[in-house]
Amino acid sequence: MSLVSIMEKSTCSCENCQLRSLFFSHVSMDELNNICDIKIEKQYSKGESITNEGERIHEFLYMKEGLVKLSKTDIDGKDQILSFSKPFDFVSLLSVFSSDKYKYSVTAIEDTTVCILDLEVVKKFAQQNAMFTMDLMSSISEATDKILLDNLAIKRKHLKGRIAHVLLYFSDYIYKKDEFELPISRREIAEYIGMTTENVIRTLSEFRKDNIIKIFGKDILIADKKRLRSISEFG
Amino acid sequence: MSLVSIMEKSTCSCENCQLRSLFFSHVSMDELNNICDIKIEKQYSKGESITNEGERIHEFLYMKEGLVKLSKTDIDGKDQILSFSKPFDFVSLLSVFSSDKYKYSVTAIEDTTVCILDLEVVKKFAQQNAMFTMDLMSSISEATDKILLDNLAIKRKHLKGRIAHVLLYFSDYIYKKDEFELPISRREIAEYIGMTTENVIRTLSEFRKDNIIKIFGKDILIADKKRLRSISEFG
DNA sequence: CGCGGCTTTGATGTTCATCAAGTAAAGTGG
DNA sequence: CCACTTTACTTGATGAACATCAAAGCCGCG
Repeated sequence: MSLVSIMEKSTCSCENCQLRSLFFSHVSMDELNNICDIKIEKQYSKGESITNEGERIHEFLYMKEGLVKLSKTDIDGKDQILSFSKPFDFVSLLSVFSSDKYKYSVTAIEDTTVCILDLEVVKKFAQQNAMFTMDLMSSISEATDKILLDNLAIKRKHLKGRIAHVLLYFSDYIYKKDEFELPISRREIAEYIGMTTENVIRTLSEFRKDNIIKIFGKDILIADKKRLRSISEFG
Repeated sequence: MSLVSIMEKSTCSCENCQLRSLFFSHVSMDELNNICDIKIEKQYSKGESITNEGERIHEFLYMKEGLVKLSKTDIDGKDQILSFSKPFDFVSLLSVFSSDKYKYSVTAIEDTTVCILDLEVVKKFAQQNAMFTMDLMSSISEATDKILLDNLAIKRKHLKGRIAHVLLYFSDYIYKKDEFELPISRREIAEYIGMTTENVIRTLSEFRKDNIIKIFGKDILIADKKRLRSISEFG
């Protein structure tokens, strides 16, 4: 939070970047080097804001490492969390080709590295390289589809099912472990699932009493995943 | 519902089609004629299914006229409605470039005309025409963004606000009239806003008793739009 | 005509938000 | 570094919002 972000021109290492397959798979090495030259890598510490709802979009950016949340603030100042994203579920592109302003805020919930390209340059490039544009489109389409599906899944569940869903999301999808540190507060869980903070806490406590999970502050251990799954699917 | 769908090779009239601007604005007249030649127009009567969740995607399709719903059936057989779409908010493309199977079902809720192109042909075309692909991407991005925003808006409202939201949606956005025939059943409203059919009906009755709307079966007249707006925004 | 689906209303109970109050943890300024 | 302030977390009590169950009327359709 208090750490100063570090911005630096990266040494060009794009050709080995895992993200190449994301939408640079049909970009030649020459072209990639051109892109690489103008690329900036930027670090954000946990809690830092990456883009803000309403701000003008000047840059094309995608996550190299870390974890972020997508959120939107309503008139009363209350936040709603739309989704969480890790690299490959990149996300800051959401409005890039349909709006000139960000429709959502993106905030790091773990230390995050982002690659930044000038939007105009990328657009110009996209106009000349249809394969790149198609790969881009696939990625955007896949990412938003994931968000839509997730929101639908949450919508049809009750409080307990939603909490179970969130725990399984972080356990199965993000950390791939049964023990992990929750990267978000109880309030943020509430903002994500559309319930109150108090009820999020109550439900977590209930799961603890039923020996489904163990809680040490932000550290969560899933003790009975089978049961958690059945709660998530609702029964 | 019981009407037989009519499928016919259209006479080529694409050059005057209102939808040209959608993603054919950067397509030359020659290319457009090529597309036009392989295009099929298909009519669906109210209630007919256009695409089915889980089915393989063979075609690229977009709405020329009408109104459809996007929905998904969960394990218990319960439907959830994701959104409604009219031409320009086209929608069947949602999964087209990120999956080989439809993730949602599309059903006509008014008589609907759809233009159908072979997906492989469109993909090949997209690979050669980056501007077309970019226009396509903008359209997809805009359409899904609209769905996400709408779902977020509904999520933060209570029953009454959600019903008001739906009524205003059809009045302001779809029909641009204060009196209209609801194209969907009470149950479908419930499936859309994530509440029960009974409570949808109760709330509509309440609005009627408070002289906010008049109801004649499926015909709705909005008598006090100001009040409805304030309910939608919640107060 | 009768069946199934849609609509409507009422009664009842569950789920959840709200209010309140207190503890713990974490950031802030002198 | 300590007092101070704020933010996060937790639990309980209460009432409001909503789902569920039940029953009946309506309409279109085979």
